Amino acid sequence: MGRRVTQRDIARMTGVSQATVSVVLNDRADSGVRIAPETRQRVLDAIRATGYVADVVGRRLADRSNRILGVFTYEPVFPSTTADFYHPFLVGIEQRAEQVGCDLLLFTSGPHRMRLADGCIVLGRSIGKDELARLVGEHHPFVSVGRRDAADVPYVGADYGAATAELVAKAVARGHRRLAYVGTGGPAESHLDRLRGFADACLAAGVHATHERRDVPLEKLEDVTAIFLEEPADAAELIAALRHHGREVPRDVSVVVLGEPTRAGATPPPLDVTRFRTPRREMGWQAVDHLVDLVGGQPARQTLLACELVAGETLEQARSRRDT
Amino acid sequence: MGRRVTQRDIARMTGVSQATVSVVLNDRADSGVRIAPETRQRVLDAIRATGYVADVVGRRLADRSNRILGVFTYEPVFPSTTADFYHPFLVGIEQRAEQVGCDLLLFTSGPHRMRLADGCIVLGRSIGKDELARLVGEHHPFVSVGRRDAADVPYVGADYGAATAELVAKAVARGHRRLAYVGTGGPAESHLDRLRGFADACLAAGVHATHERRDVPLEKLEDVTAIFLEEPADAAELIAALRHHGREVPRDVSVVVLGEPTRAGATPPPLDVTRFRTPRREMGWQAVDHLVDLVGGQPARQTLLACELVAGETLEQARSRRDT
DNA sequence: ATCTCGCGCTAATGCGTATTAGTTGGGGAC
DNA sequence: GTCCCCAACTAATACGCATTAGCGCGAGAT
Repeated sequence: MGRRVTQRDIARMTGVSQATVSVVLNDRADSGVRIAPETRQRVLDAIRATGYVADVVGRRLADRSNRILGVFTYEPVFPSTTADFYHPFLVGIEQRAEQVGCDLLLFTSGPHRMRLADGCIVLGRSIGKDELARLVGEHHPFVSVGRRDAADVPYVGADYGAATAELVAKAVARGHRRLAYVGTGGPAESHLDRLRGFADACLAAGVHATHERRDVPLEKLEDVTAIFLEEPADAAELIAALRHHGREVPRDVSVVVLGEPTRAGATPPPLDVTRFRTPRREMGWQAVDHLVDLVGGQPARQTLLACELVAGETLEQARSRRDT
Repeated sequence: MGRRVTQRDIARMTGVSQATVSVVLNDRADSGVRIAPETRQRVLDAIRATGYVADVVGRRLADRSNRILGVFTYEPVFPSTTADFYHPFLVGIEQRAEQVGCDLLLFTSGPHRMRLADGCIVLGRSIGKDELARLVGEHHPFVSVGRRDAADVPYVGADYGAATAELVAKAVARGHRRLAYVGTGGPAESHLDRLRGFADACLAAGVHATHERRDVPLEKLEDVTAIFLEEPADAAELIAALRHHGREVPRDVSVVVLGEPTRAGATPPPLDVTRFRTPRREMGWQAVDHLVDLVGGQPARQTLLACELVAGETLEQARSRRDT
């Protein structure tokens, strides 16, 4: 099985120098090097005939772009739930990459080889500070999908804070005065943003707000008329538990889900739940755009995209629990 | 904000040569080069101090492989049904690629740049003969996921023929004597294999077999007691249509599905359908193994993996239609 | 005193590409 | 005939690393 074809091979075949092949390939009219049309054609023919494609590695070493964008995640992509979670991002990334003429390099095990690509997109709900620092330290262009707390990290995120605040406002407008946030509230930025959006909006509206872990005993939520659930996958379970506890959703208590359940979650919620939708495809899209700009020397940006609200049927007029 | 640290930098800092740094780094006891313990220590200290990490690009250039495997599909990966179809293959490919230390290059638009990778994996239900010929003509290692009719194409496929034949045998054992295959029967190899497995098994068993398009009027199937459905996504619709036509499944007619419905199909079948399961993950796995062998100079192979039968509840004892 | 040997290291080379300075040959101007 | 210029290339170099032939040197052998 022969070696792969190199520019030298093409050069020998056509009786020119390797440099000429390189020039023809990159078609640099401005470089001050001129090639006779017929020579150029001979070279192009040979390239066609051999199926030659510039070697990625050589090209990168000589420090040119190879139109490859890297992608890696800080969490496994497969196991069950996350697969469906990541997929829309990847779809967006792939679509946009095709449009800008780039191929995607999926790093199967972390970022050590990130320099093989012109730039990288990193995914992951939560990335440690030290890890982010290492990425920045690489001095290689990258864009995070999802907001990161560290300064100077370019990202395209979803505005979970604003979306959560809007839902709080809707709840307040429907008469709710005692609200609870159920979930970790951290350490991932996406959870921090939700909790902060919740807390700020409640404060601004002057309503009572509490924060509980997801395993909170339902007794502690008896005063609450609207529950804001951080983890969409828990929706079905929460609603069932509430019912089992004698509280019907949305009759006795409203439930707002801060995100969208992925289909992989074995049990889809029985109701069309009030929630919002993370614009995952769009985020992937914009991340690619951003990265391409970055590779092209433009300055880093930090972008938040709005989440679309889904009215659903689990946020209703508040009733005092005495009414039941 | 300086350049990256290189071996030359380390070398200058410690007063040795770049080659020495390389040797210390790779710690090759067998290379015939010996380094005094204290020198080695000085170098290691400098490496520690600077946080040096070998540049992947330089490293790959020196050993002439880039540990990149390409992947491309001949059909779009996203739109609806196919997404869920391809995903398990990709999962298998990615898992195995990580284990063998390769990254994956996702070609966003066809194979023209396939030489960027050490070798490629190609996916697609159906690939034209000419296209296959071009791939072979590239003289660049590749493995197809799915059997291909063209000679000399290395592949890892699923043994649809055997699986279909087994199901025919089960039907015959349950007294079915008039069987129909509903579907295109081509031109994709996977469909050809199913149809051939069906036809051969029916012939061997001496039972009556017909082949109908998927839009066949149900009247034409009135004599048939067992329907073999090529396209799993159509299962729900077929069962509903049969019922609407006065024939209950499996009471009046058995339905065997030649594959597994993907979740994306809006309407999952109402019954646990008798079918088989394509070992998609496993196929991805083995395709990577095969490709790595190929890149390593080993000969091409053609492999078929068995499909797992799922008993289900839609293949029942045959009743003459007069019984109803 | 010379030879040998092995240790510890370096110089040199190659990998495939992009870039730039420089070279060659031929034709036109004077 | 000489000078100059320009089109059309090529030679050389750099990129970061791995590999290998070989060099210098001191110690032990003869």
